Amino acid sequence: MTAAPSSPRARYREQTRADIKEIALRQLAEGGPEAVALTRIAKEVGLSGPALYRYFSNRDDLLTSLVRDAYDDAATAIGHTADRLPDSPREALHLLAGAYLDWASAAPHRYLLIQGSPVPGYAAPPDTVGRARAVLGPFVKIFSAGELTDSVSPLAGEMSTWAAQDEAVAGWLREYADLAPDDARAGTALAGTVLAWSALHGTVSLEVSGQYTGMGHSAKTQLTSQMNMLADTFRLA
Amino acid sequence: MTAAPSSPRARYREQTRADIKEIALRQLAEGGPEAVALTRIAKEVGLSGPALYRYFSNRDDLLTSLVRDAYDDAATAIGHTADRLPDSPREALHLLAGAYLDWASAAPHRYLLIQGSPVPGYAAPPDTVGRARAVLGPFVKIFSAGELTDSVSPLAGEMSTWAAQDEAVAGWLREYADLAPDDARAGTALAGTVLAWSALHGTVSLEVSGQYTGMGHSAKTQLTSQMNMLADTFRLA
DNA sequence: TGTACATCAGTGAACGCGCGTTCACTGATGTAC
DNA sequence: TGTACATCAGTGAACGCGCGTTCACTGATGTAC
Repeated sequence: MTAAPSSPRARYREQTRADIKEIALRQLAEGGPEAVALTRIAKEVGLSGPALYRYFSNRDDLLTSLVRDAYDDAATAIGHTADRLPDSPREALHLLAGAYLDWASAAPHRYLLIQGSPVPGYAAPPDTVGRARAVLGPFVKIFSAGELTDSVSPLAGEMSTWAAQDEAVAGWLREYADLAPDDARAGTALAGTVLAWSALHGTVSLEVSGQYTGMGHSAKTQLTSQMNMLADTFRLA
Repeated sequence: MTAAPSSPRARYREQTRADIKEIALRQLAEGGPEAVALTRIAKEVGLSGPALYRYFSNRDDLLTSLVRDAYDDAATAIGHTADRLPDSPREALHLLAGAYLDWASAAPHRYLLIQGSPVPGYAAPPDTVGRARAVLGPFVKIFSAGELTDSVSPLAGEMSTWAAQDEAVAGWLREYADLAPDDARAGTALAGTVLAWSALHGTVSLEVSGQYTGMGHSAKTQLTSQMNMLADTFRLA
């Protein structure tokens, strides 16, 4: 990830920071964000409590670091899949959705940290919006090849108005799908993306929260159905 | 809700229990489940801490009470809509989905309590599964009038296997849609229901967690699109 | 209707716990000349 | 290469806080005869 620091001291520092985050992630996995406790991290990593303040200025700072890492990690995972997508947008959609589900299933606690209920008392840093968009970017490209049908046209309408007004979104459209904000396909692309996001989140979060336990179906099958429906609606080839 | 108790003492007791729950709900709304604290509740209700143990045997018991109430309340709200549905299954689906969204938006914290990330350290009582099914029951009926199409047939297949094996589900199908578990429509009905549930949860939870803040669309429009897609896929009239 | 007793609501003191965070400090590592 | 100084990692003691929960108790309300 980060470029290897030059001096030994800096390298050691990086290592300790990583150790701390690793234990914090384990606590996150075991008891949710509230269970991330500096006191216990210190004990596990073999330091005394106050020593952690050399590495993170406080608890929120540590949480923020975990949030950023999770977004970046998700974006990287999706990005890897996005780099080698087949020509068929329909197949591409299924592959992307699968990558999303796989990432979330492999690290449920990290998924819930960035996409679950907001952590009380914790305010996510403003740059998370940009990071979230990096995860969804590849979907924009796919749906820009879609066709607008009646079922989703009101949503697409709202979306294209948004694109015309919000510069950050315009940049996003340009970066991932080479679309101008006033392009007719912009609304379609955004509508498809937000629908895909919502479908993914619905399935993944119910699965990851254990709500599907005891039910006779796999999240994978369900996700396939949902992506089929989207591909049908947007007439993806 | 509960039948008015006879004796004055019992009535007073019911009232105090209700007061406690009301304050607990406010704390839930303000800081999530972790913020529900007996000590502070006692202070607000004008009692000393230990007095609460006359009303709830411990903190988990209070939380469980809130969970049950939330399910029942949701089921009642959905039930009211379900009682006067139009003949068209397509319109009925939109109305039900709207009722679901409305309930969740009106009480986001209660929605997250029963459908959000699991509360660490808290185990939901076993009867919540049944209560959750009461909320989704009306959807089963709607989709039992649906047609099975390619996009969702693998999911419906898994679902009908499940119905054949799980007696509780068989009972559920019978109660809400008058279907035998080996009826060909059982898989269709269940597949539609779980897809609707997932779509609802995706939209509602992203909305309720504030993830749509700053985006140029309404959850309502998005939900309409999703229900349109479902109605199309299941060929609802 | 009055009395004796049982039940129940509520209190104050106290418990142990883990938490985030500050502070003054020591000793090791790096840097400049 | 050696010395003087600055920087940095880490420590132990201590802080105040809010929490859930137990305990022995008091006083009010209900019940049986």
